Amino acid sequence: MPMGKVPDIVVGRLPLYLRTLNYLIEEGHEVVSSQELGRRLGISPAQIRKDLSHFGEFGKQGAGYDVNYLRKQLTHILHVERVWPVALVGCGALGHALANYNGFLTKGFEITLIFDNDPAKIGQMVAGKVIHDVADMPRLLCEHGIRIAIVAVPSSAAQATVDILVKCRVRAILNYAPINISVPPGVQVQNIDPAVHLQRMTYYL
Amino acid sequence: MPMGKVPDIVVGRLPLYLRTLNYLIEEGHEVVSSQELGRRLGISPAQIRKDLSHFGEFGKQGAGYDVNYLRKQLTHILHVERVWPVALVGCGALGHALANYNGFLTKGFEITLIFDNDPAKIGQMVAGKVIHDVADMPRLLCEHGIRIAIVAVPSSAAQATVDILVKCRVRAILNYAPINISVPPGVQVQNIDPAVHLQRMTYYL
DNA sequence: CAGAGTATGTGACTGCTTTCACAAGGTGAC
DNA sequence: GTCACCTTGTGAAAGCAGTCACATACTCTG
Repeated sequence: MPMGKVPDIVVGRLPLYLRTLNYLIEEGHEVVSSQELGRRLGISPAQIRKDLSHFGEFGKQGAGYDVNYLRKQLTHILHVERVWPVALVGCGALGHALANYNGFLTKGFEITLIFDNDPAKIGQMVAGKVIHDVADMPRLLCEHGIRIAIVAVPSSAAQATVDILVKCRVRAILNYAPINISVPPGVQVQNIDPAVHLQRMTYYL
Repeated sequence: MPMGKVPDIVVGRLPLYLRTLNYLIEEGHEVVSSQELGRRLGISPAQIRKDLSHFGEFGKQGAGYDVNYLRKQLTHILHVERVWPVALVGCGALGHALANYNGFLTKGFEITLIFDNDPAKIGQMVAGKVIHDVADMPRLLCEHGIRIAIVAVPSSAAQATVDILVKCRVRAILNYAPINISVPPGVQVQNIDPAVHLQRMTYYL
């Protein structure tokens, strides 16, 4: 198991492999080849084998990969054997949808804290959880040992929100605000902006 | 203006440049250097200059880039001078949030058609638009000349939905279903799966 | 158990992306 | 006008990522 410095681009593909393995299990497959996995993902078999070889030798020559075993290994590598508690900041339409999304739990995440700054919303229930005041973020994030947060606030509030999160030792941020946020080294950020994704495609139209 | 074959990875950064330029205009800046732009985006100045050089010479030595002019050029390159009509398929919690998102219009998009397969929803209004039956998709997509669609249906329905869209000449798909969809060559796909984005970060935790 | 078929893991290679470094040219102070 | 200072655009170089091709080894049939 080499496992030295793995390129980020490789890490980024692991969740896709894991997701596909879960579907394979649902479909009753017990074994899968890099070819079949690649076909489903639109990725070359060689690339999948190389990616996985960064972490160990999970396959069997002549047969392929044991689906359950590989799933377990990837789950371990990505640290999603456990379920991470996640804070959701901003409970507008998007925050609402995220709070009610039931796909998180089986993937290793659970939204356990929800925040908003609208007095009309604070105290209300969403997806079985109370909406807390953003003013209480520092205390509650610490108490719950939160390391992962989802930001679904307006652009104008995003950087300030992120600054608080970082100060409270959050280390991974999924940012839905359509603006670039800056964080200190060691804090991971992933951005989701539908307009950016769409514009990337209109270039080719 | 060379403009031969531009790497996709370069195209993917253009919307980020454009987004940042819009904020710069709001803030009243008339000129920006590659250095300042890079600082805001976490990208090296050299990379920004090289990216832009694929499309022409937009800057002035000693000064930088005229913000308005560069914005106009990028808008042109990305084909978002016009507003594209977009179809939204699936009007659950997420679809609802997307239909009500008011950030699309200024970025070159407008959700003009909404579809769902739930008889209880068909005919209802969302964000000022009627929810249509997915059975009417072929007819309505053609009538409106739709080329772009957002898929927000359950995973189990995603591939079938995409197949219909492709048949109706949709050429760009923003897929929110947490599953890999396959499309013929020439059709663009962008995937958004929050769990995948989160798992990419937990590797580092 | 032999042999045809199949699939992995990996070094070498190819091609793509990013960074570097600098000539060319614009700016602004005085 | 001159000079010190900036900033762009771009070849060259360096660094990364993806593909190829094959040795190795397992499977399955008969």
